[in-house]
Formats: sequence, structure tokens, C-alpha cells
Amino acid sequence: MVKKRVTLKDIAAEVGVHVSTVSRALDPALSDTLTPEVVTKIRDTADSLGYRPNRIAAGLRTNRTMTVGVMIPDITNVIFPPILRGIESVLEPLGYATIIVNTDSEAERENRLLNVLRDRGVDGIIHAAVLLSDPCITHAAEDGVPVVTLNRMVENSRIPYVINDEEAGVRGMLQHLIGLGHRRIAHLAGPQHLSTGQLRQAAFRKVAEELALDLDERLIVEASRFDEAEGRRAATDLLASGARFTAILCANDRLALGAIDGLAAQGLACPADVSVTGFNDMSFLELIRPRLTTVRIQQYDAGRTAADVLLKLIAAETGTETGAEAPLETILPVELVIRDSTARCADS
Amino acid sequence: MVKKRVTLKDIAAEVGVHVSTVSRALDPALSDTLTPEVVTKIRDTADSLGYRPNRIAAGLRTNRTMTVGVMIPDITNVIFPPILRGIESVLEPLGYATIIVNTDSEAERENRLLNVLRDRGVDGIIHAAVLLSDPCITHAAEDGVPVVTLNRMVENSRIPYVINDEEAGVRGMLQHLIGLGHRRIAHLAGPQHLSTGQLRQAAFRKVAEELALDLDERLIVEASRFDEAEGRRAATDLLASGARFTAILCANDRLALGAIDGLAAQGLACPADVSVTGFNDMSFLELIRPRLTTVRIQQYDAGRTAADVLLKLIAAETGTETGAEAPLETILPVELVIRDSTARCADS
DNA sequence: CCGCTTCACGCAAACGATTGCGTAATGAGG
DNA sequence: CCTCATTACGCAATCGTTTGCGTGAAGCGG
Repeated sequence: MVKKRVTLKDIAAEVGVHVSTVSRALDPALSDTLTPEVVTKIRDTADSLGYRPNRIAAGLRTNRTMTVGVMIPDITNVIFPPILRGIESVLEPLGYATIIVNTDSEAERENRLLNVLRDRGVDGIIHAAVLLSDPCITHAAEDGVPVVTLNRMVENSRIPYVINDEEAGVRGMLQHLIGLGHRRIAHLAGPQHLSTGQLRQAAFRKVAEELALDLDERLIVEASRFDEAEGRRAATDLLASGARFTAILCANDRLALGAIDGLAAQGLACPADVSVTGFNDMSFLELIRPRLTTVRIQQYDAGRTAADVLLKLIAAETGTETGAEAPLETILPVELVIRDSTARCADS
Repeated sequence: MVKKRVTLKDIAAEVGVHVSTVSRALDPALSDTLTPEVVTKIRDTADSLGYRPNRIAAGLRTNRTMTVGVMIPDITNVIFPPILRGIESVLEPLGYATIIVNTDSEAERENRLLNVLRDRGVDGIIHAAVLLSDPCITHAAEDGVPVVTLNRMVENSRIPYVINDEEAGVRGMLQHLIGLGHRRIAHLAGPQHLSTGQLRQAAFRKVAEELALDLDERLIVEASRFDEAEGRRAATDLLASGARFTAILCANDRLALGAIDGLAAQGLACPADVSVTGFNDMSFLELIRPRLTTVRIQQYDAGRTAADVLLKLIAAETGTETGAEAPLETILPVELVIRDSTARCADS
């Protein structure tokens, strides 16, 4: 039933040469040490027999599997699929396969899945975490496995990271709101144990001061999750605090959608009464009314870039000195997307 | 720099036994052929040294890699991530890793990626295609690679498939609409080269006849893609045809959203003037107004089921006769989700 | 005390590809 | 005609595990 795979030995027997000769003939880098006739003869019979190299066997010998691991919190989170396609767009044409694992942001799972990847001898790992603390990936890096992190950095390590320019996004958004006459701007922050939640709040505080906004502590509320329910809850709390505001800069799109809902429940319309902004520009956002003004994160490009960096690390690891060193830090630009959820401040 | 991995040989040297003994001690199925003391001694030093089995080497010997391939058209299509989590929920606890590839529904890519999977010796493949015709996966199946298809079946083959009960979904939806007094119901069909597009249209025709609806050919229009723009276009065409209708059953959610938009552009409100229904119940749907009445496909369960079937195939392949034969056909139930886009027929 | 079985472990050959090294054969130069 | 370099390929070890088979020792019954 199970057809046996064609191996180098089969080709060698067919052509009448040694398997090592076949191996060399099939390797473009080595085939020029052989007689051209032999090479063509071998190659012809190779694909007439339908030969496919066994990467398992090659991997055992060479310690390279042409497989990389990608660790993400949860593939059903809409921000990750574009990242994965970006990674794939770089790696797949080079013959790499990617093993994707979902950590659910649980340390125990992360450890287990890291082993799943290492046991399979992946050539490198792209780690798109959201938690601020997860030490186990550093172990892998210390053991010599090429690692790149995405969306966050590991402090005090030499692990290259690719992040988005969150601060530029916050700045652009605040400038946009100020341009519309808003002065009292609230921040609906994300969970502070997540890197984006923390980074964006820090950026908000910094830029708000820079731009000389009235920074009232009551205007900063934290959500405990990045979802609509928490957005609604936080917006309601914000109103209950009694602090005046005419706009809310939310740490992500889902919080913003929930906030708009919460405001509506209290009789406040967006954008007529309050302007609300999101972050990420997730898919399907343009179908939801009011169409959200947000900061577009280039997820696809982030994936591409992370893959590029990883390739450089792998090249360095294998001694293939290409000259191009892997950059420790890559900060990707973000883009302001102005839609319908922001309007001129009614109070001004 | 690169820390050498601990191998069986290292453990053997440490304990003072042969590597084969170590191999057996570490295999729960074989460890009872050894002296208990030796087994514990070996296991203790194994994890004191931090031993991790090299699956590459084991795979070369055993032809099992504990890795499965998953082929999908496009991970950024929101229906696939839940499927993948479903697959993972079954396979990951058993120690399997999954290599996910995106075919973009291109035959050439599919062929290439199939080789990527086979070269890495995957133990099985789950193939979640949408195209009606893609022969290359059958080659793999014929070569003895366990294959399960999801969302579609390959005719005239022994390849097990897992599909959703599209017909029950269409029937439930039509009965719902009829219950609301609708009689002239249009069908906005999906692309007919895609399995769901074709299956749902066939079901619509069959059930409409069953339920004695006025089946006007002008009431069936086909979209060339599953997106909002085509939904809008098709709805506009439907109106232009002059055929009367009070409801539209759409072949998927995105078409329905586009259709509602197209109707609105012509001054027709949903559900006041026309009821519109979707299919799939994709994520974020409940955030879009009007909240769409739709048929929920259990994507997660579909993934789980496909993985279960694949495991049975793999068990059969390896001679591990567990008694449970892999079913050729699995039809999963669907669920009617009634929201706000359907209302009592105004004409009745 | 001998011969048998049983037990517990070692030996070595796979698995398929890669690669350093060895070595025939060829050619050229003196 | 001999020497030596070069070319073109073969030999065999290697990667880490698995596994059929062999074997020494222990145990046991007669």
C-alpha cells in the first residue's frame, strides 16, 4: 500500500554511480565538481523516478531542517493571521516551512510548545508574545537557537526584536484630536501586563505632556482585557468619575467599539458628543458604524520584517557570513487612519 | 556558542550502560523489559542532564515525525483560525506539531506546498480546500499518506471527509423565513467553483422545491467572490431584474453584509423592507448592524473532528489496530442563529 | 551438578543524506 | 618513459534513535 520513497541509493543504482556522487550532482553548489554528463544523467533519472530529498535524513546530518517555529498567543486573534502571512511571504519561497503554535499566553504552555519546536530542530523561532514577562524563550536563545521577538522586546538580552512605533501612533492621534479642538482627552488603556497596553499608556502620558494637555489622572482608566465588554465597562466608569472629556483615545479597536457602546447607553453619541479612536485597524473594522478612526499597524510588514531578521540570524549561525548583520532593533512605522468616529470638538 | 544537545549516548556514558538500554528505559512501552533500578537510574540522569529526544533522528528510523500538515486556502480568512484551534486541541496534547500552509487556492502553490509537507515526512494531512477540483492531494493519499479533507469531498476516492450539514442550514433558514411569512425568497449564491457556493445553491434549489416556494430563476444570482463588493453588486442586479422578493438568503455572511448595503443604496431597509440572511456566523458579526441572522458553522468542532479522523487513519496506517475505523463521511450539524436582519414579511 | 529456560542487557544494523578524505585515471611536462 | 598534479569519483564515517538478534548470567528443576 505504502509506496516506498525514491532515495539517493535508488538513483545511484539506476545510473550506476555511488550515492555520494548522486548527492553532489543534485546539489547545485557541488555539482560543478562533476562531469556535466554525469550530472545531467543523474538529474534526469532523479526526476524521472520522482525523487524527493528526505529532509529528515538531511536534517539529521546537517542540523538544518528548513523549518522555523512561530509562537503566537492565539491564532483566532485577528491581528495574527496577517503577521503569519507576512512571515510566510518571506520564508516559503526559500523552502522553509513554519510550525505555528498557540501559547494562549500561558507560561506552562509556552514552555511545552517551545520544546515541541526544539525537539523538531527548527532552524529559528519567531516569538510574537504579548506578555511582558516570559523568560523561557531566552533559554532557547542562550542555547544558540536563533530567536526574533515581535511586538515586544526582552530586556537585557541580545535577542533582536521588531516592534511598531506605538509612540508615533499615539502622537499622531493626539495631534489629530487636538487639531479638531479637543483638549480634555481620556485614555482607555489596555491591560498593563500586556506589552501593547503598557507601551501605549506610557506613550500617551509622555505625548500628552509634550503637547501640554490637561492631564487629569481620572481621565486614564485601565481595561483588564482587550475586548468590547471591558471597553464598555471602562467608558461607563469614566463617565461616572465625573471628569470632563470630549474624546477618548483607546488602546485598541475592540476597546473603542465597546466604549462607543457604553457611551451610547448613557445617551452620548459618537462622534457628535465624544470622539473615540482605536488602535490596530483590525479587519472588518470599516464595516462597523461609526467607522472607527484608528492607528493602522502594518501587521503583514511586521511579519515580513521579523522573518528577514530571523534569516540573517540563521545565516550568521551557520557561518554563512553574508555581511548583513541582524539589527537588534527594528521599529516599524504606523499609519493614521481617519474615519468617522472623530469630529470637531463641540465645546470649542 | 551553540550548546550541544544531550543525546542517548551521553546518558549511556554517564550511567554506564549501552545506548539501546537507555532508549528502552525511556520508552514506557519497553521499559518493563528492564530492571526497575536501571530504569529509574537512567530516567533520573536523563532529566538531570536535561535530555530531550531528537525527533529528527527518531523520525528517520521510525518514519513517524509526530507532525501533521494542514493545508488551507488563506489563514486571514476568519473561518480558518477556529478550525486550526480545533485541530490543535486534539493533536497538541498528543505531542503533535502542525505545519500550516496557505494555498491561496492556486494549484501550483498547492502542489509545491504539498511537497513541502511530504519532504518533512508529515504523518498525515488535513486538507481544508474550497475549490471543487484539486487532484494533487489524491496523489499523496494514493502514496499512503493519511489524508482527511475538510469542507469538501473528493469524488470517487476513499479519502475521508468532514463536512457541514449545509442542506440542514438552508432548510432551517428557509423554514425560518417562511415562518415569518416570506414566500418570494431570493438566493444570493456564492462562486460556483467553490464547494460551499455550489453546495448551498444546490441545497437552496432542492429545499425550495421541497417547501413549495415560488422558484423564479431570476431570484437566483451568483457572486463571483465571497466578499461585500460582490454582495452589493449582486443585490443591485437582483433589484434591477424586476423580480419581486421579500427576503434574500445569502451564501455567506460577507455577501449578506454587501447585499444589505446594496439594498440600502436603493432605499430599501433591512429588515423592514427585505430580510437578509447570512451563512457561517463569522467573528465580529454581532458588532455589525443590523445584527445578521445566519447559520452557524461549528468551525472549531470541524477542526476537532477532522483531527480525530486523521488520528484514526494514522493508527490504521501504523498497524496500531485500535478497532475504531476512520469513518469515510462525517456530517456536522449546523445551528440557526436568529438576530435582527430578518423580520415578518411586510407584504403578507 | 548439569542442562534448560528466562531474564536483562549489549551489539550492530538500519534509516537517508552529507562530506572529508582517499584513490584510480588522465593528462602534461621534462 | 617517468613523475607529478589534477580531475572525477568512490569509500566510509557520521548524525541520534530504534530494534531484531545474540549472549552471558542467573535461576531452577531433576
